[in-house]
Amino acid sequence: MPEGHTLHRLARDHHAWFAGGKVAVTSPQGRFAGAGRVDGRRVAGVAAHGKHLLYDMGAGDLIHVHLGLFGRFTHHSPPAPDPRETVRMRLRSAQHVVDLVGATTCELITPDQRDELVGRLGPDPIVQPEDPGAGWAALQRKRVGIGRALLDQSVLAGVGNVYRAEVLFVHGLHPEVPAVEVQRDRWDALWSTLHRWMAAAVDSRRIVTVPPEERGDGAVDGPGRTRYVYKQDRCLRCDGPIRRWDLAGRWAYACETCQPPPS
DNA sequence: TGGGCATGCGCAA
DNA sequence: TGCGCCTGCCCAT
Repeated sequence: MPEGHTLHRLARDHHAWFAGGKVAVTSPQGRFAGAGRVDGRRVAGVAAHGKHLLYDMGAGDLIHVHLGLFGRFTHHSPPAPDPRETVRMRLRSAQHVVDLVGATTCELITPDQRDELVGRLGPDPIVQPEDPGAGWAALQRKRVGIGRALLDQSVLAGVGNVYRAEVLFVHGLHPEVPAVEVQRDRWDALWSTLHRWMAAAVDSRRIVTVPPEERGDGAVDGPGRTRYVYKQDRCLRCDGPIRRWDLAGRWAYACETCQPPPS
């Protein structure tokens, strides 16, 4: 379930589990060709940038993982079971074993390639809460709706379909409002919301955008509604219908009463 | 058993 | 703009 908070949580956990120690790196499936090269190395550190995960394996080698839509890690405490045939990469230390399946990318890259990758990405609201300006500058060059711009990782890094739908609802913006028509103060507010939600989700591992007082059951961690529009039928605020439509290949969600479409 | 679906992205036209 | 790819899970048959 990979939006940016998932990757930052993985980076935190994997750094805690593996950094500073030697790690066995294997590819049971065989499709991570670089595994043998870094097998047995000491892990210098693990970091996330947007939806990308980077393991510094020293000696100018980094493992670059991008989960795509289906990728996921599973964690085992030794003794770990034999890996499934689909495990692209297994990392193993004395205390921890993680298996990666389904990732779009799992490869070795150099520090230069890492810098190029990070350079292509916009600012990450989780790690740069005080800097909405860079994202704003990129937004001014986009001739698309704000909904498409939010999924453009060169504008800002880490937002996926759920946060897009939810943050546009909270700020009353229809996804098809042209990006260049979004006022700066609104952008800054949107950025602040994204930071608050995503930083909290790094800890909780859950995307929750509806505060307890609006959730219906009043419980901080109760089973009540956790999203305003994403995969919802009725608007939590006005009870109007939630519209779902294909926006450039991804589902968009909006309450067109609370988020008036552009004229 | 098979189809559809999912919080993503790169590429060919 | 549409398609292909990566995998697991759930539901209908």
